[in-house]
Order: sequence, then C-alpha cells, then structure tokens
Amino acid sequence: MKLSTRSRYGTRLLLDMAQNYQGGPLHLTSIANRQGISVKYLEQIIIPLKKANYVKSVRGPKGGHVLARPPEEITVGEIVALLEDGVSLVECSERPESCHRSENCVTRHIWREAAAAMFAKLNSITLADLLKISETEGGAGA
Amino acid sequence: MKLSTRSRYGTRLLLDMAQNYQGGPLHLTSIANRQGISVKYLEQIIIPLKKANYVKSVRGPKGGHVLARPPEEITVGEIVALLEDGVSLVECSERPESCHRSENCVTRHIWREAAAAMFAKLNSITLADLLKISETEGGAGA
DNA sequence: TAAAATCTATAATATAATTATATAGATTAA
DNA sequence: TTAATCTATATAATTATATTATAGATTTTA
Repeated sequence: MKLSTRSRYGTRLLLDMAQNYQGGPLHLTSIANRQGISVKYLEQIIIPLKKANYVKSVRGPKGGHVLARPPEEITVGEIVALLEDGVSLVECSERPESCHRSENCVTRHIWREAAAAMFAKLNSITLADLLKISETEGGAGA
Repeated sequence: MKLSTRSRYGTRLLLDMAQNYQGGPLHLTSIANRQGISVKYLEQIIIPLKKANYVKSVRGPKGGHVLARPPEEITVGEIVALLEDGVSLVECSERPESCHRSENCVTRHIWREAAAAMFAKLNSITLADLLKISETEGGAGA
C-alpha cells in the first residue's frame, strides 16, 4: 500500500520545477542534484508527465524542462493518478473482468471508497499550495 | 499503491468468518475453498490476526477458527492497518529517520493527510456493515 | 491410547514489480 | 560543428509479494 517512488519523485520533480518557475528551462541534472535522485530515473519519470502535458521540454544546449501550466492548475492527485497508473487500490476497481469474483464481491466496494477518499484529499492540493508551504518551511523531500 | 493480497485476503477471511459466526469454529480449509485462496497462505495471514486477538483457534479434530469479537467491533481499517503493517503511504510518515530529507520535506505532509483520509473511511466500516451488504447482494471477492 | 484432523512454525521457492543504470541516438543553440 | 542537453530502449539489480513445502504440535473421539 506504499506509494511508489515514481509518484513521490514525480511530485517532487514538478514541485522543484514550480519552485523555479520564473527562470528558463531547468536541466534535469540540476533538479536531480537538488532532489538527490538519479538523473536517469528522472528521465524516465518525466516522460509520462510530458505526454500528459504537465511539462514542456527544450532540446539542445540551454535546453531543459519547464512546467507547461501554472502551479495553481496542477493537483497532486492528478500527478499521482498518472504515475501510479490509476486511482484504485485494487485491480478490479478499474477492470472488473480481472477477477471472476468481482460480480458478487462485497469488499471491492470499500476499496473503491477508500481510494476515492484518498484522492479527494490529493485532488484538493495544488502545486501552488505546496509552494506556499515550502516558502514558510523548507525544501522538498520524500 | 495497490493493496497487497495480505490485507485483501485477510479482510475476506474475517468476513467469511463473520458470515458463519453462529456455527462452531470454521476449518481454514473450508474458508479457503469458499474464497478460492490457498490454505497455506491463509495460515500465514491468520497468524497476526490471532496475535491481535481478532481470531481464536481451537486445535485438534473439530477444531478451527472463530472470530474473537463480534463483527460490529471490527473495522476494516484495523484489519488493513494490521496486515499492511501500518497506516502510512510512505516510510517516513511512521519513521522520519528513514529519510534524511524528512526534516524539511514539504511533500511528506500531504502523504500523511491522504493516508488519514483513506483510513478515516476504512475505520468507519465494520465487518457487520459488510455482512449487511452481503446479505442483500452476494458473496465476498477481491 | 492411538489415530486422524486440525492448527502452528519455519523455510524455501517462484514470480513479479520496482528501482536504477547503461548505451546509443536525436536535436539544436552557439 | 561541437557540446549540451533531451529521448528512447534495453538491461540489470534489488526488493516485495505470493505461494508452496516440510515437519511438528495439539487434542478430540473412537
């Protein structure tokens, strides 16, 4: 039930970009250094973020990555849903046919409700909110 | 971010026992058959449930397992917390020392809030609630 | 009291998912 | 045209999950 590093690192990646939103494109290398994450791993994580249009990239020297939208318009819930590959706690929430017991399964409803509660919270938090906190507190971490 | 089979099977295990609460102790074999789960795996899962006093066992022929408390007093949240080994979505929620960035990490707060939202929901559901649903609907599944 | 049914404990294995790294290539500003 | 950067794909390492196997302990009942 733990979050994968994909969604955690991805969130920190975007938060880092939000914290440096005013300047030009950021090198992944510099983000990786600040965050203590391998560049190569971030390169993989940023791909879906680009596809989903959270990030724009510029190639060549002086290139890098920028947020494609303002931090106010990006929620943590979206990021996690994208990088965890869905908003469910069990396979059968999204694909009932994955389990032949789905039809008359009582427990699957509660897993759906639990996931919904969790994402309701995550969807209510934008990168801008995190920015605000980080300005009073510190950096980024987990 | 998926729930492990441990907590899913554990919940179904207890629900099955709740559905047959009136009779004597249930054989793990019969539960395993009804639920389509291997006996050997259930034997492992039931151990922490016994330690935490959700289940009582009787050895020997005619032995088996019974709920140690009425279904009204057992919430799904407790079961999941027990079998997932905690109520957090990230290691650092429960053990901040597990990450040297914890101190000034912004994101860890939101993972804690998300987990709290999820467990608030799960804690509000008892086995008795599931029983009620299963009486109108069907069996147990996921 | 002995046999059989059951639970208990621990170990071993298999499988899959996650995390991380490596290699080679494409793009483009200067 | 070179060097800095992003892009794509493949591979390896690690860890977690799920399952099975083996041997043992307990206890009812015939």
